[in-house]
Amino acid sequence: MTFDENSTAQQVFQAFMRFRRLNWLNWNGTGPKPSDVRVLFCIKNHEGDHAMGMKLSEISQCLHVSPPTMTQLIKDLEEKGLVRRTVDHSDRRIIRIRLTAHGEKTVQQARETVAEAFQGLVDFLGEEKSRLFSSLLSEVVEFYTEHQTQLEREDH
Amino acid sequence: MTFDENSTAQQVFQAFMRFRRLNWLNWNGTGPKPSDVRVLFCIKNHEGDHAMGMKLSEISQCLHVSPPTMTQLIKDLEEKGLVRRTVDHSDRRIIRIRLTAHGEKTVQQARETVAEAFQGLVDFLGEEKSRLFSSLLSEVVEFYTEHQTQLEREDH
DNA sequence: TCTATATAATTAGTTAGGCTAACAAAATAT
DNA sequence: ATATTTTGTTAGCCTAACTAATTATATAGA
Repeated sequence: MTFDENSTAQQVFQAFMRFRRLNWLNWNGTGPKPSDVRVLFCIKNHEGDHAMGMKLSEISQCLHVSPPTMTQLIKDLEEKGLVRRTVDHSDRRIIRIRLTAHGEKTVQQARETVAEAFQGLVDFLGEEKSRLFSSLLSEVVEFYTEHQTQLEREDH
Repeated sequence: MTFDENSTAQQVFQAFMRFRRLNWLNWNGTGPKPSDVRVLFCIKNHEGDHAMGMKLSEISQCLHVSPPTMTQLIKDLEEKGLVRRTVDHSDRRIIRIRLTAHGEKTVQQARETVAEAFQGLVDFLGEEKSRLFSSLLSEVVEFYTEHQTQLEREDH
């Protein structure tokens, strides 16, 4: 079988295996968790077009997680004082999420940390390879997005 | 800040964000879990140089997880009849792990599934790009391996 | 030979990061 | 007015790890 013979597919697979355990958000085990950071980034990045704050469901879609997952994440961030929840004026079902001042500061710090780390990677790889890598990775994502296996959970 | 200005670092970061949720082992929610598959592959790949079976700790090192984690994984696989545990003759502390016939068959099937999926990816990207991608990904892993942040857990 | 130290694996408890099913409240459609 | 849809929540569950402490065994040192 070609998978055994140091084929390209096998090489890519091995590269994936090595990649999967990387702590690429540079989390040190304290402070905002990686998932916190992703939520905060998402909110921050959409402040321009969501003056009233993003809907909870919009954030869940943005990060490709389910609404209940996002409910829990936002609850935790609210308890930490990083976000504020408000009910939308025109539709009381909708919960809008905004950063607090503390959240703004946390995002800023996280951004600097992440920017620094990724700049380090770009410096290591070089500009050209980094762009190439990013582009290839996007193609990989494209492939899997089109071929993603649907989870079949066992009946309960 | 350059991270905001569609810089290369930001592009790589965004590519990572999109990549992280991919189900690249093509798990459909039933059958051996992704972690099971990785353990089985590890055992299978080392059968040549570990006639008596790999030590539990060797598998944990191979997959970069802690021994207690591997203890639990092996326990589960043993219960499922996929592996067999034996005490080493020359050192009774050592537990050696081998595939059962059922485990062999499961590995074979998993390999075929994974091989097919990765071949699909290689076909999609093309041979040259796939090799390039694999090589770049290995460089990325190299970077992070050298710059990995150590987790600082809070004192209990 | 005996004691101290090191090693390999295990147990228990915990955390991070998800998911689904069911439900409640609100909005919209009929 | 009732039925249906939408938005978010709650509860329970799963996967995939980690650490601290412990036990059994092997090795080192006196």
